[in-house]
Amino acid sequence: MYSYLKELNEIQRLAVEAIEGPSLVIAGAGSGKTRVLTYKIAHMLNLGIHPANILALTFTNKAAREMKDRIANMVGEKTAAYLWMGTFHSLFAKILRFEAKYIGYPSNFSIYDTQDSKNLIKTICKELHLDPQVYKSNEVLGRISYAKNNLVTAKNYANNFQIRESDKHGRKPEIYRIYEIYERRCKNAGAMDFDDLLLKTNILFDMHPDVLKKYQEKFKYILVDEYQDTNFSQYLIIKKLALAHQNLCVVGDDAQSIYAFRGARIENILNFKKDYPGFKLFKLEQNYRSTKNIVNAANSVIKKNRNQIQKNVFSEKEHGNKIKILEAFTDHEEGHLIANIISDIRYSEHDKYSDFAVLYRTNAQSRILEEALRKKNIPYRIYGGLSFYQRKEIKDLLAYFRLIINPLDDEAFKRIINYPKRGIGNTSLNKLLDFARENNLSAWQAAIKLASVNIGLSSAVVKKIHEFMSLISNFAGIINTGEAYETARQIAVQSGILKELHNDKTPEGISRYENIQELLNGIKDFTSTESDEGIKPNLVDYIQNVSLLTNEDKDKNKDKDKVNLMTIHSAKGLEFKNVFLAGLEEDLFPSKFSSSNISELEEERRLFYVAITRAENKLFISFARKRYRWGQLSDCVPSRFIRDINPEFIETEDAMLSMRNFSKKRTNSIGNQENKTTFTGNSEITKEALKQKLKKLDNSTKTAPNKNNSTKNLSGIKEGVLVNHQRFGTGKVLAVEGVFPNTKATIEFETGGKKQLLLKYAKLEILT
DNA sequence: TGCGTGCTTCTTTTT
DNA sequence: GAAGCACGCA
Repeated sequence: MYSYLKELNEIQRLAVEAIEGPSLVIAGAGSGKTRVLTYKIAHMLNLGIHPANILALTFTNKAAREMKDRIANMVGEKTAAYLWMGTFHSLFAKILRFEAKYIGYPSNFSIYDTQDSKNLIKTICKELHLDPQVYKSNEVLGRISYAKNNLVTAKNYANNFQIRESDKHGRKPEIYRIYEIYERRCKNAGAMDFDDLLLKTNILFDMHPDVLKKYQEKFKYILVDEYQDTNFSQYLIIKKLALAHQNLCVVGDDAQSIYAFRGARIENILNFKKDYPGFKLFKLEQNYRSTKNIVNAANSVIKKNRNQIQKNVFSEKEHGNKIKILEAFTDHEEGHLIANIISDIRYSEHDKYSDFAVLYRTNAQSRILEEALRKKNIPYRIYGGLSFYQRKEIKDLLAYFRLIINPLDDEAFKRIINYPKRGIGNTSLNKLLDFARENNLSAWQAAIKLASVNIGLSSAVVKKIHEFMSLISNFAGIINTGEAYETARQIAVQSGILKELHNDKTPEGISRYENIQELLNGIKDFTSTESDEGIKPNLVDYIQNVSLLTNEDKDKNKDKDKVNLMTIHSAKGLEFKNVFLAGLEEDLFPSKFSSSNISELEEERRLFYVAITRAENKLFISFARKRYRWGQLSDCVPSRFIRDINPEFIETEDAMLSMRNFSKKRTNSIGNQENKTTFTGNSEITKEALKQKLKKLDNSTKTAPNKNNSTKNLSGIKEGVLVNHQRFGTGKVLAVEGVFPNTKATIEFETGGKKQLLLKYAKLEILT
C-alpha cells in the first residue's frame, strides 16, 4: 500500500482509489477536498497513467498552481509538468489556439477582457444611436454573456422568439443587433472574449468530431474541481470530452456554489447522477478545519436553504469559542474595532498577522478597513480589488504587446494609437474608424489603405499614423524570437510609455512607473520558469496568458506576515485561524440586488456559509449602524443573516439582547444608543468618544451644502416650478425624487429636451 | 487637438 | 468618492 494513502480517512481513500468510471465527490467545507484531488492524481501517476492523459480543471490559476506544486512534490516535477492542469479558460484557450484554423480564427487571437468588451459594446450602441441610459454596457454584456454561456450564438439569439420577447419586455429590443455586430467585430479583430473561449470550444467539438475524438483520446482521465461552479458551457465541454472513457471525477460542494451570477449552474452537481448513472458517490463530511461551534453555526445557517444535497458536516475538534457579534456606530468604528481586536488577540494568543483575515461583501468596503489597520500600524495584504492587470498603465503597455502580436486587435489599436500623445486626435481617429466600419475592416487594415485612399485626413496625420504602424511592425519581427524581457523593455522604451511615466513626478505617476517595472519583472519571472511541457515560454506565451491572469497570480507578498483582506468570493478555498466578517447589514450583505429573489438570496446565504467556514478558531461578525455609500452617510439595518445563526453558537447575553433590538426601523437618534453594548474586547474606543464622533458626522450631513449654489436654497423645488439653469436656460420641473440635496429633478428645458439634474451640483435658480 | 470643468453614474461578487 | 463623459474654451 502506498504510504500516502494512510494519511487519508476511509472515505477519502475510497475516493482517491476510484479511478475508473464516473465519480462524484461531495466535499463539505474543510473536508480535505484538495487533498483528495492531489492524492488522487498522484495515485493515478503512481499506477502508471501517463500525465499527458490527465486533464484537471480548476477555477483559478492559483488553485491549479498549488495543486500542481503539491503533486510535483509527490511524484517529481518532470512528471507533473506533463499534466494538463489549469483553469477552463486557460486550457481551452490553448486548445483553441492550436486548432484555430477549424473555427476561422488566427492562432494568435487576442483575448478581450471585460473592459475591452464593454468598450466595444459602448461603441456599437453609439453607432446604432441607442440611448446609453437604456443600453448600459454592463447589462448588454451580461445578456450576451448569458447567451454565450448557454450556447446561444448571435444568429440563434436573433432567431429565438422567446429571447427576443424577453428583451422587448425589458425595453431593450435591439440587443440582438448589438450581439450580431459585437460578434462580427470580435471576429474581424481576431479577438475572443472570456465566454468565447468556452463557446468556441463547444463549437469546435461539435463541428469537428475528429478533433473532439483526438482530445477524447488524449484526456482519458478528467477531474473537475469546484464542479458546483461550472456553467452550462463548461458542463457541455466536460460531457463531450468524458463521453468516450467516462473516467470523470468531479469534486464540489453545492453549499458553496456562489457564482450563479456569472452563469454557474448548481444543477450540474445536483444532476450528476442523471448524466452518469453508474457513478460512485463519496461524501466527505468530516470538517478538519474548524471547531465544533463554527461548523455547527455554519450548518444552522445553510439549513435555511431549500435546494441542496443532504449531508452532515461535523467536526471532532474542541467546541472552541462562540461567535462574537460586533456592533459599531459607523463603518469607521467597525474598522477600529476590528483593528483593536486583532492587536489584542495577536498579543494574547501570540498569533501571527497572517492568522487573521477580514472578509467583506464588496471591494468598496476595503478602503475604510485599510485605513483603520494603517492607523494601528497593522500590516495587511489586500487581495483582488482593482487587479494589477486592469490598471491603466499596465493595460496600455499590454495593448502594445497585443497589437504587435495581432494587429487586427481594434481595442488595443484604439487604446494606444494616441498614447503617448502623437498628435492623432479623436477627430482623426473617428474618421479612420468610420472608414474601417464602412468597409468592414479592422482599424489596422483601414489605416494601411490610407496610403491610397483619401478620407479627409491631413497628410501630416496620415504620416503620423504610418509612423505608429511601422513602430508596431518592427517589433512584430522580433517578438517571437527575441529574448522576452529585453524585447518587452524595448517596447516600453520605444513606445514612449516609459519616458511619459518617468516624467510624471506626481505620486501616482511614480507608482505607475513602478508598476510598469513590476510588469517587466513579471515577464522576466514568467519566461524564466519552465511551462507545462518543459518548454521555456516566450513573450508571446506571456501575452496570450496575461488576460487570464488575476492579481493573485503575481503577488510576491504572500509569504509576508500580514493580515489578509479580501472579498468572500476570493476567500473561497482558503482558511484562517481568526476571521472577521465585516458589514453584515441589509442591502449590503445580502446585497440589495438579491434580497427580493429567493434563489439569489439563497446564493447570498451560501456566500455567508462560505465566509463562516473560512474560520478555524475565532469568528467575529460585525455591522455598522451608519455607513458611507455614494459618499453619503446612511443608516443601516443589521443583516437578517445574523439571525440565521442558531443563537446557541453566539457569545454573550448582551449580544443576544442587542439582537432582539434589531428592527427594520432606522435608528437615527443618538439617545437610543445609550444602552447599547458594544462588544469591543479590550477596545480603546470609549462609548463617549463614539458618541462625539457620531454627533459630528450627523451634523455634517444634515447641513450638506449645495456645492455650487450655497447661497440659494433649492429645497423648494417641486413639480411645476419654473427654473433657470446657467447653461440650459429656463425650464419647467417635471418630477422630483430623492432627499435634498441629493435630489434628482427632471426638467424640461425650452431649448433642448429633458434633463435630469442632481441638485447637489446643478447651477439652478428658482424663478417661480 | 488638448485640456479643464461640470455633471452623471456607479457598485455585488470574477474567470 | 472615483471614474467617465460631454461640453466649451484656448
